[in-house]
Amino acid sequence: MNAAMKDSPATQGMNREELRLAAMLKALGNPIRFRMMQYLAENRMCITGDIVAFTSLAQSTVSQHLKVLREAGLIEGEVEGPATCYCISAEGLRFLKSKISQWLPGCCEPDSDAGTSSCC
Amino acid sequence: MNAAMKDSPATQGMNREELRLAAMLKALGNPIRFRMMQYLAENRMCITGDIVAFTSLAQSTVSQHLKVLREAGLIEGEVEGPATCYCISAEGLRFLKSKISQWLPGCCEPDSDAGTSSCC
DNA sequence: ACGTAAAATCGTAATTTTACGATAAAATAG
DNA sequence: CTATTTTATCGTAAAATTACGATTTTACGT
Repeated sequence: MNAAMKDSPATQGMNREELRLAAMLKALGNPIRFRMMQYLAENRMCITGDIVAFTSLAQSTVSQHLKVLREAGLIEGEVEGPATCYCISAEGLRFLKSKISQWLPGCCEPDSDAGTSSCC
Repeated sequence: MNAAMKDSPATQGMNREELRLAAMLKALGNPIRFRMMQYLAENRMCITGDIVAFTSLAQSTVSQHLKVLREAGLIEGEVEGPATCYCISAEGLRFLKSKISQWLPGCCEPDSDAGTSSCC
């Protein structure tokens, strides 16, 4: 599936916001990208090279992962001389947290019998 | 990556809860599984066959997707006669929402200049 | 025990993702 | 202008995911 999460049998009937949320979840579903986000959050901002050193992956691979995160709206990059400076997208992260907190309302109530909740 | 999200270069340095969160995000990163969750939430509970009809995928494919969601702790299945009845895991969803809301604290503040936030 | 219904698992093909090296592009320094 | 530094993009191989049909398992009627 492309980062744009274009229309397909799987995405039929999803509105724009749901599609964006799904794209974010897909981007974060990769543990390397998940950790990149954490690293970026801890360091506030950094350039590609910092993340390459952190992950010990090839530079081209890191660049691809950064692209996925960027296209999902989770990070923002800004050319800073020859380098590119990345940081968490506050708007994106707010969107993610907001949508997740509202997602599937009324499904989080603890079951009467704690532990193994019987659904039937 | 397996549903168990076993240790690998990518998951080094992640604790158990982070691994569980990452596994959930990975499971939800697939738009079909994302929609299955929504369908399940709307219908409160249903059997595999209902979801097969909803998705118009092969029964074996749906069964695989359900397994991924189950192993991520997002749904629960219970044998009910010859069928299996599935429902959202309240505990799992609570875990997801809780962890996401706490994730990367301090990264959601709106930037001084709304819109294009400059990170450098 | 036999047949039916529903779901899980198996084996495998098609697609997608991930990763890498090589190359190209952009900015700066000399 | 040339060399250097940093990153992005391209082409491609390896790995993982997704999907399907066929088979097996499980539970229930008769």
